[in-house]
Amino acid sequence: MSPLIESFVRHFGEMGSRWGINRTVGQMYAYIVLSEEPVNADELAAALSVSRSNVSMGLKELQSWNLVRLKHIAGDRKDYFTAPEDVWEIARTLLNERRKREIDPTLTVMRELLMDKPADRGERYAQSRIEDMYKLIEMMTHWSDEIQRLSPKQLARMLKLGAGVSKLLS
Amino acid sequence: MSPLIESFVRHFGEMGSRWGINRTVGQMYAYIVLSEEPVNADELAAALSVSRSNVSMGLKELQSWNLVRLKHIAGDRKDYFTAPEDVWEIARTLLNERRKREIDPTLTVMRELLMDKPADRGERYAQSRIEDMYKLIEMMTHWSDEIQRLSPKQLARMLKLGAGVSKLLS
DNA sequence: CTGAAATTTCAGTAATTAGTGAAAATTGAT
DNA sequence: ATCAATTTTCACTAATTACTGAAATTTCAG
Repeated sequence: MSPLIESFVRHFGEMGSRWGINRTVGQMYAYIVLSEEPVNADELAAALSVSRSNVSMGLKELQSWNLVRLKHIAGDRKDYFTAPEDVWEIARTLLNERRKREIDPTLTVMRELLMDKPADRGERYAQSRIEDMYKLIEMMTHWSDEIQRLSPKQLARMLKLGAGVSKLLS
Repeated sequence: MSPLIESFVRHFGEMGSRWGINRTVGQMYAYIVLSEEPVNADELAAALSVSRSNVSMGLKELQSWNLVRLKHIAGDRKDYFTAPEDVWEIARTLLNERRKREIDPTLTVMRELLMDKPADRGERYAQSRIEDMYKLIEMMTHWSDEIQRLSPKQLARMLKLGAGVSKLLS
């Protein structure tokens, strides 16, 4: 593996482990993203000095996150994988998957807790805080849904605009 | 601890552990956020059935994230802690701290890698992908900076607007 | 200053999570 | 249908991360 690619892969391994993702899976994905050609499991195992079975589990995880696309190559029985070429798409997928796994269940729990009759002052206060959070999160997710309907160009335009929206809003 | 509060605290413990944060720290913060009155370490240890020393470490971590505020109560030598009452502020702090710890170092690594002369086709491709990511991340962080200059009201207005921006943009 | 109350540190242990190799299951060309 | 290539599973081990209790340190009222 070239030093340039190795540095990047290393860094993403570290980063991954600060999130829920483990080091190896982070490295695997970094490697796949930087590869022009589809990558197979043996190549990953060799490049990252990791067991074949570990790679198999990692690929399963990446697939469950929809971060990777299975590709077959004519005359080769191995499974090959690629990442989407559009980084926006990767970011969008990441957002959506995290939302499905983390935000939605949290909103459900909160909604249920807000249905309960508060038993005392402490619970009344707790509910008011939960409600604040609920509203904030709901707003943000609703907004993120809407935003995804924008074309990449519009998105880029919006991001560049930044605080400029405030002017538009008034 | 009342069942309502306990459910919330439990859930946030689980959630925390999917992020970099460990279960106990997640629970501690949930408990503090839901408490109207400032909370001290002994109360946390008792409420969460966790050792006093573990609480001490957890509080240190929450302080390093700027998520809690130390508060002294007259005639009491203990340290008391609160969370900001504004959930927006909590969200903002979280964003900024994650950025400082994860995004900024990543951008630095990427910037360095983009300076290197590519040695071959593979490196040239890798650099082009790194550049794409770099631009995307830079755009998003720049936008998030700008957005923080908006007042809570403007922010809420923008979030409600959602995809409506596209109309404004054209 | 003194010393009791409070907090922090840290070495040791417990719990959790990650990784491996061997074996089982699946796949697909012949 | 067969069988070699490939992928997956899983029990076990390794590595990492979290937690505890005892001891050290800090804090502050008197």
